[in-house]
Amino acid sequence: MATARPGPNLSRIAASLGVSVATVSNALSGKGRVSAELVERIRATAATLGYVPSQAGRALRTGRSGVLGLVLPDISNPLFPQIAQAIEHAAAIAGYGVLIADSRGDVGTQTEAIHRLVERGVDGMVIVPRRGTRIADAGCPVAVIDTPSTPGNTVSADHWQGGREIASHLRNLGHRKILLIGGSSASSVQNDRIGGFKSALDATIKTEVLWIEKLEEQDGPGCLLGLADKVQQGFTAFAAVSDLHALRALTELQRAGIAVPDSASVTGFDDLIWSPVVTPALTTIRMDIAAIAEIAITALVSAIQNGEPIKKGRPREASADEPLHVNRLVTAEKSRVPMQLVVRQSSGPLGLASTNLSAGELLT
Amino acid sequence: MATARPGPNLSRIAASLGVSVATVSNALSGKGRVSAELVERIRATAATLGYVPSQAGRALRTGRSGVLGLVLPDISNPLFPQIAQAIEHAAAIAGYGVLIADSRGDVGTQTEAIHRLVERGVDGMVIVPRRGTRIADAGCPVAVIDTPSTPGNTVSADHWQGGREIASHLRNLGHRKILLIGGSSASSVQNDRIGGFKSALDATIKTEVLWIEKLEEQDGPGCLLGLADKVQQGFTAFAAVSDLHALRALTELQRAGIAVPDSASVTGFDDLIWSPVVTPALTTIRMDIAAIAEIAITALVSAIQNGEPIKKGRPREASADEPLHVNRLVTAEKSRVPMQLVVRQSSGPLGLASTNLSAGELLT
DNA sequence: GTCGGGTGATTAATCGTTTAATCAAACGCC
DNA sequence: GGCGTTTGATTAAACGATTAATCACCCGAC
Repeated sequence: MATARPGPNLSRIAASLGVSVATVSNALSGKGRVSAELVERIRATAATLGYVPSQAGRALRTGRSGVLGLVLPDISNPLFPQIAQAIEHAAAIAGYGVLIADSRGDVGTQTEAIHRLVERGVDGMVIVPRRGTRIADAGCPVAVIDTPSTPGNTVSADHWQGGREIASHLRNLGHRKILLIGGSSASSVQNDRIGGFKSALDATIKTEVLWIEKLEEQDGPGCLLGLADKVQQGFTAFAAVSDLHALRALTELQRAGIAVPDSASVTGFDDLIWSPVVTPALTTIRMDIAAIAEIAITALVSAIQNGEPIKKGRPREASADEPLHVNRLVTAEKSRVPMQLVVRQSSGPLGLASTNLSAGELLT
Repeated sequence: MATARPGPNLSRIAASLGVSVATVSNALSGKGRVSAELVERIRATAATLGYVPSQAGRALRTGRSGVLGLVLPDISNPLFPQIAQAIEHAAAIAGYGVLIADSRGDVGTQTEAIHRLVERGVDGMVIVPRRGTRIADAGCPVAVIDTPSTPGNTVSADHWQGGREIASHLRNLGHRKILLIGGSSASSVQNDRIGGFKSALDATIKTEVLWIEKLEEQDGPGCLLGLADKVQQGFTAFAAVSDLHALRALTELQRAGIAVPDSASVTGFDDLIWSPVVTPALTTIRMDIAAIAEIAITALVSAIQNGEPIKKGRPREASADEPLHVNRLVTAEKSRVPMQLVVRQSSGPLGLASTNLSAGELLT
């Protein structure tokens, strides 16, 4: 239902005060010219009647629904809650509602989801794209949150810098042989993180990348990563591009009897919910999702308000010179938000144990 | 914007075919009387013109927005992605969109969030309540997902039965002294799980409940749970009411050098994303969220379609005999969906190691 | 030949809001 | 006092879809 049922509407207020609906509308929106005294009276009766403006009526007239769409690549991504929460909050402050759409990991479904949102009349949408997908024409302003290196990206965390931060951290702790653990080599976010990581290190430090997805193709999902072997080979630090992988590494190492951080350091990315409570608590990198969401929403809203020609009704022929489906990729002034290192217990200096490892390395 | 911009609307189609808008509307909705041949022609031109019905126009006329609200207690809950995904999917199939609202853990915010949804004109809403909150009058059909023991619950997993399942599992493995690990004693879900757990055991099995929230009030967030001591006291199994707590227990035990599952078993609840990939993989209980979502949405949609008197415009006086804010708590035929035990590696038979533990117990 | 019934389409009203255009009255100014 | 301007409010026309009521027409029946 559009509002409360026989819902107090503008005309009810108008009738009860003996004025016209237009005056009531003007008074409540503060737009036209209404005497201060009348504005006050209208406000009061609106309040006592429990007036709630009908979004449907407003949307129909203004051509704006006041709703934004949020398209997510894979809702089961553990980072999603934070993103959704931040977007919802930022949107609510800006006076917008948030309609969710799940791509379910599939690119086709993503296009379909976008279409559903358009059908529902969203004013704009925030898309967290699936692995370098091209965004289908949406016909409305679109803010993309991915990585700064993605063309069309509106705003995102500076994954590259995040990678540098964690690399410096491990370098300063004395680690010289580091295993990077990634999920899928197709993820631009993960590649950015790894790229940044490597860029912060000089030739004296050896790195290797382990792609879990590739490994699981052989050994099946949930297989061991073989980290104990890696320790034998002299790796003293394991830097995962996600806390999920870090957790996997941490438990695997612990199970193998390798003490963390005494014998090996483990770091993650994203500061997911479990990171502070596992033992040892995970050293990780946090993105300022609230800031990202706010920037994205602000850019989106401003694009909606400025850009849109308000859709003047042109009932006759659509003039052929204007494109039917404009896809406005919104840009923001600040497109990369720095990530913040969170040092906890899972990373530590290359200590006494490292001698063992050197020995192990010799054995190999 | 409501649809694509100068958006093809009913009148455009009507004009291009030389018929009336009403006929077009009838043809597309299949309601009035239109000749089969004309229906076909209208369908065709609607397709070629790329017609997308304006939800705003429809909502205004019918009083139905085609949107459901999803109210969550705390969006950062790791279970949220699954719920949101399932609800969104079920709603999409039923032809509804999903508007999210986050309570941010606060009860006041929850009422406020509900109000925002009502303002946006949702046809109904799904609420996952915060710790036994009373649902504020929403003025529209409401489906509640909590626990079967909560009054007003529409549908949910059978947490009690889930507790029984995991208890039997541990009993059959030979465990006789089990520590239950909960987060907050105020959570009805957790209490149901614990209640069910205990109900499946006889007096020969000793249990104790550890509430993390209470512990953290003393020792600060992220503190150790003191599980090594518990092992010393003879506990051989740790059953957490959430995988998050199970993970915390698992890593703490591993860090303390206690092998899982050889020296102690650990089980969780909910089958969260990391459960299959940690080492050892977590034994847990999974709820059939897809089924729950479908039942909730079905019940909600049927309440919307049957119950609502369609809001006949009554522009004059609201008849005093009908309540202004009816809060329809929707009920479903099947209100409790069974949970399913997922046995992995973190739980095992009480083996050789238990003798150590008996010894440890003697020491205490 | 006219009347009744069915068919296929149109007319027109309506949902609630916004907003350009209009209008009446009051006011200032020469 | 007449004229232009400002102020404060009203009128009326949209927005796009739905739907009850109406209408024209054809066909068979009495």
